[in-house]
Amino acid sequence: MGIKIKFGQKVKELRLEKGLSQEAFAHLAELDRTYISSIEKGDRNVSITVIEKIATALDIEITKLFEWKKE
Amino acid sequence: MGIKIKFGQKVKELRLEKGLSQEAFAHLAELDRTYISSIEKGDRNVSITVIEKIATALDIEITKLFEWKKE
DNA sequence: CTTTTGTGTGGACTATTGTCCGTTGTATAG
DNA sequence: CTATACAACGGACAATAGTCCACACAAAAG
Repeated sequence: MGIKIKFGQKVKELRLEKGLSQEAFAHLAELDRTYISSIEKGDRNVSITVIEKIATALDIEITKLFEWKKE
Repeated sequence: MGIKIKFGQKVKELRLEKGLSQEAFAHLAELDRTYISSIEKGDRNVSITVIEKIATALDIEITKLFEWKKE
């Protein structure tokens, strides 16, 4: 499975664990709500600064966003 | 320190551990030689697909690229 | 029924990524 | 001296990241 999809799923999973809506999360991360939506769907090639914003908003280490089972 | 600089330093560190030149590494990662140079200098906002290429070329987990001391 | 909350989607737009060309500088080696 | 290997750097460029708008749809709530 592609990395963009795996990353999107991870973001969604962690966002839901925090009980946040896409909108509330987008506000925390200082990103657009529709952008969050497309990231979670897996059709965004997110950059390192956005990754950092997401990790900060979720109050987690960046590495957590890349911990998933091998292919 | 900014995340782009920390990421660049990490890439350089891991590349040198493998004994690779920027050029040899660029070829392995299927990226441009000059692009690798600017990544290592820390003035590039690398995307997730490039991060994956780098990790694959270095034969490491993506998480390794984000393991550094907290600010 | 209407309103609200959460999410998906499309279009238009600017800023930036990532590619590819060539040149410069430095160090080592013959 | 010349040659070779490595890395910094610049310019030009197409592709795409990321922003912002509006609208569609479903579920739940009054």
